[in-house]
Amino acid sequence: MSQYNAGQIEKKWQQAWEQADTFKAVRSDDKPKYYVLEMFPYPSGRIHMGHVRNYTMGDVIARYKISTGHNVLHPMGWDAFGMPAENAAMEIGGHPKTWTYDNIAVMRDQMKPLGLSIDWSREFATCDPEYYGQQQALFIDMLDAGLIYRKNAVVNWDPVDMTVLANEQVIDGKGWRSGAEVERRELTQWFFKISDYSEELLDAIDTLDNWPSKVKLMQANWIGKSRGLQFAFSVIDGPDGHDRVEVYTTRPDTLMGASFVGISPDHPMAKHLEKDNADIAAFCAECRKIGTSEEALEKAEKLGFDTGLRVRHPFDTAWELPIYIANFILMDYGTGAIFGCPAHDQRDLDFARKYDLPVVSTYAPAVADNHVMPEDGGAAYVPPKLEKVHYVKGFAGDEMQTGDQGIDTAIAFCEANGVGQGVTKFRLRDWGLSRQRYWGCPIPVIHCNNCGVVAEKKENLPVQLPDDVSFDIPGNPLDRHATWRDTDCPSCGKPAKRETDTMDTFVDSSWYFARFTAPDAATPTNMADADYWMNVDQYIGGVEHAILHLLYSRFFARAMHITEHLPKKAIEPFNALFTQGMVTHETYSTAHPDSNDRRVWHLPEDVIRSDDGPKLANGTPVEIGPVIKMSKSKKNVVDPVNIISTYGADTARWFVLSDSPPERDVEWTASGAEAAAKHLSRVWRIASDIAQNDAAGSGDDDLRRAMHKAIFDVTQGIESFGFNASIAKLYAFTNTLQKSKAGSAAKREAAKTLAQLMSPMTPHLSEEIWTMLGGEGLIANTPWPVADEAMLVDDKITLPIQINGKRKSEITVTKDLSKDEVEKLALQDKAVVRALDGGQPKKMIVVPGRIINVVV
RNA sequence: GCCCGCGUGGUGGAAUGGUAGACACAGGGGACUUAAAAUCCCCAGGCAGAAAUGCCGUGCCGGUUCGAAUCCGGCCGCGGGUACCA
Repeated sequence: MSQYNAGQIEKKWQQAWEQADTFKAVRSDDKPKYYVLEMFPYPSGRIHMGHVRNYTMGDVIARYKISTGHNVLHPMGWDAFGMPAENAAMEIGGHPKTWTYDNIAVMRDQMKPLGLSIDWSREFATCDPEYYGQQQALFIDMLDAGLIYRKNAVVNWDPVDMTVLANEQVIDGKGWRSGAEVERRELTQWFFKISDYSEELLDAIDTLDNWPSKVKLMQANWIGKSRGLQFAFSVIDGPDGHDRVEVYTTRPDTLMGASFVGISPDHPMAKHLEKDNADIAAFCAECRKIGTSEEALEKAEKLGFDTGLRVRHPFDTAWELPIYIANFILMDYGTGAIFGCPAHDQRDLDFARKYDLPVVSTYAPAVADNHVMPEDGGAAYVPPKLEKVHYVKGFAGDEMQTGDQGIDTAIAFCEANGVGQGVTKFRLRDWGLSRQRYWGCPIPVIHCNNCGVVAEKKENLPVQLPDDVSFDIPGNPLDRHATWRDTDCPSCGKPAKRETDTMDTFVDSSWYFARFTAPDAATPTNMADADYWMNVDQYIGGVEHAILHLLYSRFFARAMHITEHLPKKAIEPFNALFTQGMVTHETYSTAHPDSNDRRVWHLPEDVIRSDDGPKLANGTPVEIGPVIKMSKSKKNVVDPVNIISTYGADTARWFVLSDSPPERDVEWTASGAEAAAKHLSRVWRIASDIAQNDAAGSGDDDLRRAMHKAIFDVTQGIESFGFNASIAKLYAFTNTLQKSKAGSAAKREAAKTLAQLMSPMTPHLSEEIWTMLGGEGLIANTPWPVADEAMLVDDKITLPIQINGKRKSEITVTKDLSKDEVEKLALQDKAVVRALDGGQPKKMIVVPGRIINVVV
């Protein structure tokens, strides 16, 4: 007898699908459409298990939806611009374009053997001029619509490499390559006005019914709507033009506990002061070395510098507060200035203790307990805003109020007394899209001495990246590419210069889903196609994109609607979102030759396990680090190609879907793939036996019941993204089928159903079995089996009996036995009789069909 | 720091207010075999016990409930995001 040969059958069926155009997405009115999309990959060089997991999940949905009668759109593309291509060019030479397209070719070749139901005719890369040219057209339309503007913003500047660094390239305040201390530098940059849509993006979260609530919560917190008071302190003898400091606070109820005013080192007043004061200049320079990331700013030691200036408290002109320049205050949020109330904010309290500033509580716990007040050395008192507290220095006398009420009272009081006004602010900042890099979509504008900033004419799009660039000198090669940079003004025709900044790669990924609906259109989208295929019915990707990518896409869809590139219904482009867990792996590192703090990372395949610990081939001992998301930079990646070539794609697919629930992280371990392969061979063997035998048997009806139960359970698993649960049920049904003594006809029917139920996960094996058992046509086009409800119900059920909430026994009763009868039977159970010991139960809980609990 | 998750046997996990450990992996025992591989069958949370059975048990502490892995409060640990990694 022959054997299961994955390599042979997988190639055969992939060809069959291709010949039949099985996965080509077609518009037609006779079927409902279904658009399933997985977040497209960055072409890093090789596919990894995270890709296999992500795309297999999408494939299960896509294949299932085809078999339930949908026109399915399931495309694939490449998020192809970005820093790694430039880094590779600098490190190993070559050109980012070559590196990227080579990587794409390799990864496509690695992906195709997975047998994914992708319509490859729609494939594109974001670095294709056909794609980014349309993105430039979108930019021009959005600029015209007033959705884009320019302003100054800070970047990380490496003074040695003379280049702008990404946040991840700043390590402990130093440039990753040069090791130089990073400075903050201001540049004029392009911005999307996403903050104009703060309220709408926040409110619309409520309409995203099929998004995970954790993602919705993260987005809501990120947008960060807050209500507060904005007012000005008057500065005593303030320098020219700085006689007031505008502050914003979300806790105006603590105003009577204010102790200092803090301003950002980037605040105009700080900049004014540092001009004439070397100490202030030195302090601000020190602050600017922290870099631009919120994380670095917040984690840095909180430092302040007393400017010597004082402000008057708005409600007590004799009360003076010092102005500190403080390194933890962000110029981008609120007004870049705050007042600190140490009693009710731990950060302010730490600051006050460090600089010996007063601590005054404005409220205390409602019920006097053992709470140590902050003025007596306790921690800052920060109760939830909905908890009632006792205001001792509030704005409504000696009262018990919640924090929220206290804030309302404070705002009303301040407004009535002419001290500022209540305002609503959002944390969300405008989206800066300028990048001082080569490998991105050129921003299609021209700087003209006559006309100012002018958009390129659409007929001149795409503004193509020049190929003749080199990366031997740090910085953006576009800046020094004279023949590319120098051009004529589209408006007046005089000599002018191109913008040399390129776009943030988040722009590329903010509309690719729309482009897939008409990838060859001469305009960014084609309305008829967008109208038919949008929205994405199921979007699948990593939770690491919960905020930025998804929020930017939501904004971009609105902007594309305003500029008439998407229909109204598509302003929320993703009807359902599923965030898969990440594939994680241990990390392996050895000490860096130059520095004890830095590590050199190693691939799992380069680490040899031995009795005296893990080492490299040359014997260097390896330190095992934490289990984290597989990433190229930490090298903790596993190559799925080996698994596919050894066991076949179906095994790899089956393995990544089994065991771990899809939303949870899965730690990759080498064991398990073999087990999956064994199971698939077993299924093949069982089917092959059934195909060759023809005999009567017994228990046909039991097998049919098990089959219908399996149809029901597996379908439910797929519908609810419980692929691991579906697979567990498939194991169980396979065991039942193998042990069944039923006749050939019933077994054949069961095995064909098994093949169908497995087909979204193991499509090649399923086609093979389907054909082996005489199934007609491709299983990929065969309608999904439907469970017969009548076969699902058992007439007898087993009820557990608890005594005081602990399971002690069980009884089997007919399904519709009355509650009284169940109670009677339960009281005769010997465990219950023993527990009662002749007495009466205190209480009896009978939940029909569920459980019996006897309280004794 | 802040925001969001997660934590269950040796391992991956099941159970989302109602029988904790389904289904697998690794392990142990057995059948088949000259032998091995493959395959098939059985065992398997911990402690005690010959067994029946009893007690303990879902990161830790406390609460709500007839009943909590599940809900609430407080900790601890790990992971993701933190606006120029994608």
